[in-house]
Amino acid sequence: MLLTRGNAGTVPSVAETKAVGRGAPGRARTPRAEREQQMIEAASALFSEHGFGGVSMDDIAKASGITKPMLYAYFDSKEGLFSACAEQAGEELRDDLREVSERRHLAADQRLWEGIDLLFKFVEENHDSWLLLYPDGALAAGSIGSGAVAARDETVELLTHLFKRTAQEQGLSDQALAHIEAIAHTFTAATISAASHWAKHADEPRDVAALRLMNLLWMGCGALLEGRLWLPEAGR
Amino acid sequence: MLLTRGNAGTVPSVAETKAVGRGAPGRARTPRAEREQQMIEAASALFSEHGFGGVSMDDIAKASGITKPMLYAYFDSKEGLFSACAEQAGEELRDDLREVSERRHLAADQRLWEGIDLLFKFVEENHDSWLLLYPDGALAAGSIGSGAVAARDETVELLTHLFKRTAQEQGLSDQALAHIEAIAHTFTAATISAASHWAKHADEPRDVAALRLMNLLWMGCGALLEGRLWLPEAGR
Amino acid sequence: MLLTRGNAGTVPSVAETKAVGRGAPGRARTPRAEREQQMIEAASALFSEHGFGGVSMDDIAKASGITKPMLYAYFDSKEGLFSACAEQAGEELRDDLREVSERRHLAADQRLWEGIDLLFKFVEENHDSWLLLYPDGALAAGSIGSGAVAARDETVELLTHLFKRTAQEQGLSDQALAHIEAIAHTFTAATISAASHWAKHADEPRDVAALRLMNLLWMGCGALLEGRLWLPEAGR
Amino acid sequence: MLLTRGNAGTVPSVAETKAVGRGAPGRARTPRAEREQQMIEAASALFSEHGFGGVSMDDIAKASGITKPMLYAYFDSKEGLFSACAEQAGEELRDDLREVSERRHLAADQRLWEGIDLLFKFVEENHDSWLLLYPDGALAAGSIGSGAVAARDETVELLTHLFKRTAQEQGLSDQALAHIEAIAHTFTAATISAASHWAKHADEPRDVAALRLMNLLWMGCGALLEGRLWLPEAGR
DNA sequence: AATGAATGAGGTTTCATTCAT
DNA sequence: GATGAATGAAACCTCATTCAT
Repeated sequence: MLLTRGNAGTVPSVAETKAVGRGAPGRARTPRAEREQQMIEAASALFSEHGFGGVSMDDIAKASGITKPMLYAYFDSKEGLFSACAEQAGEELRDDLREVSERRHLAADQRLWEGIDLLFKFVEENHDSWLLLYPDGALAAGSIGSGAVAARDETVELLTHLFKRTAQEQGLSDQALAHIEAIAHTFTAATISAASHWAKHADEPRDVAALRLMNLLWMGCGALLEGRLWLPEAGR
Repeated sequence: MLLTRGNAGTVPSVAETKAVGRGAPGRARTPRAEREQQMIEAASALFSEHGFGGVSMDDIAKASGITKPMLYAYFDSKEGLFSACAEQAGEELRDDLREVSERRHLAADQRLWEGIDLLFKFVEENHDSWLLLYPDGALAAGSIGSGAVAARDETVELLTHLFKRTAQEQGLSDQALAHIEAIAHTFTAATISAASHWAKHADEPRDVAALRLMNLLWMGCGALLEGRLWLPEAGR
Repeated sequence: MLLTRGNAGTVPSVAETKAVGRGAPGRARTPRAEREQQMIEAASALFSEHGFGGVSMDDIAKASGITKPMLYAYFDSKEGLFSACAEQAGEELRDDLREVSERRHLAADQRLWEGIDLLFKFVEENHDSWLLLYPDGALAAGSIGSGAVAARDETVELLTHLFKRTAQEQGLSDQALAHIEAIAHTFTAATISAASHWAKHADEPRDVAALRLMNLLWMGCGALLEGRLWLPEAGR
Repeated sequence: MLLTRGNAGTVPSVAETKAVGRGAPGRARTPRAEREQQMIEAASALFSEHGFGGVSMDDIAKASGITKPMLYAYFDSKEGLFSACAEQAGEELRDDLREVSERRHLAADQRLWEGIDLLFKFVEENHDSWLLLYPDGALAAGSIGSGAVAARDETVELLTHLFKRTAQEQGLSDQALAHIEAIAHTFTAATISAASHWAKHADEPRDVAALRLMNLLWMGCGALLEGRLWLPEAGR
């Protein structure tokens, strides 16, 4: 779907002898880990740019220089391959988020800020990986097969967890505590959306965007923390 | 093919019974508007449940009891059909949002609340339509062709507009005003996500979810309004 | 296929009320001949530009402002309609050719010249009609259904006839006479091709192209006439 | 679709017998070149008989006993496949024509004759290939996609070239030289038409038809060569 | 006489997946 | 372990043609 068209059958030529021929007639016999990495890299690049549905296994095979049967041998299915890509894409981010969540000595606001800062930095430095996980800032994209959402969801969960910890340690009112789960979810959505938006229309320094988000979230929390509450007027 | 061309009705040949007696003896000759509605309804139901990519024109034809050529005659393409569905799905919501945005006599907080309340009500009463527009809470799902995003985007724009108006009339600090656009975008994402989340895990009354969101947003605004600002500590 | 796409079903509008509404509620009731002409004109224009296969009955209906069932009522089939167009396209040309063929008082060369001149003039003045009959200078275009070739073939026959008459009256040698049919056919092909070629790359005055063709044909004849004959050398 | 996606080979389900035992127990795993040839042969036969538009990829798949995806894997598109057929169809003829064009030691008339002879022989021996290239003696058939005309046009060009060479070396008058291009084109049309006509109504030996054409062309040239010129009478 | 609505059949193309070697 | 060859299934879309009004 991507690059096809144009190499018809008119000129069979020598055809397709990639970077093989190493003296011995037998094929490369590359160790598993290495092959796997080749595939994931090629696939990730394509998935990032064109989305899950916009890439065919043929495209990936061509781009990675590895044949389709190999792709299936290693990853079972297109979804499996995407899963592996997603897994790898956010690995570092997830590790870092996990770690931040557990830094007990940090003040709640500092921890929240570190998490947000972390995420924006990740988006900046790993734009491709980010796009792979959240194309168009979507929290979830229906088009992806059930098995493949794991990695994405884990990031969501970690963020949510971070927000929850922050809120809890902050000593929210009982009223507010009851809502933690939902609040965390909403904050997560806001965060992902803000990060994606910044990445797409990067017209301001990263810090500014990150700090603005921090303020929105923190102030929202802060108010609730202090027990202030907005309520609709009676008439309504 | 191979010589077939042109002998359509002349030689009835074999097999002439098939889609003839189907329960009702003949559903033909329905006026355009009505058929259109039938198609949109069938298509919307399917799109809501399976997403754009998960439904084929054949599926829709089968479900609506109308043949594919009719679908194309009325909507030109799958995207066109989806557009029409999306158009119709949020029509009422968009009208209402537009109207709320313009209610000049309302206090800012009241207006914001009305908008949020409106949206949650819509999600409750038109779950299918909502899913059609925001499958899984996605802000945008890359898989949809360019022409079809109009209706969805219009809702986003209207929400954003509502937030912007609210913020502006509130007299935000200059600092904050500069960020309005981005803040509105983030709020929109939070709102859509919160609404979708509530719809999916409806374990609490609608008002509670809506009010919680209102508070998060309003408090965030409020703090900024008063010029309070969170800043990271020096060291970092 | 031609103009479609873009008038989807979103805005049903008042729709398609062409130039009807004449006070009385009943439709136009245009006399048969007139309607027929409307159809043929619209169809011819399209066929000329896009070829038989490049035009759909829908296109024609849209362009002529007459509904498809009418097209079928008048012409039975797409082929029938094309036939009618072809018939009309070359009517004048055929009449003229017929007349030239019968001008007994003319010298053979003059008659030939008049025929050729006639044809080039026709091509110049009725480019569309010519293209309808001989797209790309083809003697016959396989894509056209069997029933539709009549009009085109008639032109070929008339031209062939003209050449035959010319040859016969010229008093060709017996040897040559035996070949008349084939010669005429070849001349016809040369003529049609030359005319089309000139029409497409009109980089010289019409007379020049016509005269060149005349010379090629006449000189070829002339030599045979005088009994001169080229024969391969023995060895071959 | 609708959930179908993804269960390809896991559940063999019903119907698993079909294209299995077909005479030969398994035609699979044929090397590329051979398969390619199979396809081209089957396709050529069909294209020859029914024309480009009269054959569907399904027809070809069925006739060649190879599935459609293979056709596309090897030739990219229907046009690509036709191109390959056309390419192969006239390969030998084109080579021969090229060679004849360059035989410097030959007298002009001998060269012309060899070319014509060659072509008629080709038409006789490869009737199918000829029909593929020139269905109904057409110089060009609009119905063929742009990319596919190459092979056909090359033959035309080679013939034209042959005529041009012949004319130039013959020392035509300046007047005539100016017309070479157009003359060559007309001669080409005459030649193709004559060959096709002979092939269709083969009621005379090949040599006779070829020789007649040779004479027509050569005599036409000859006259011009000697400066003789036909001009319409004054009165016009 | 005229039309809007309707359709069966087929077209090209693409994809995820798996044999047979 | 690795591959070229192969495929069933389905996708979107279009067309010539006709029925019911």
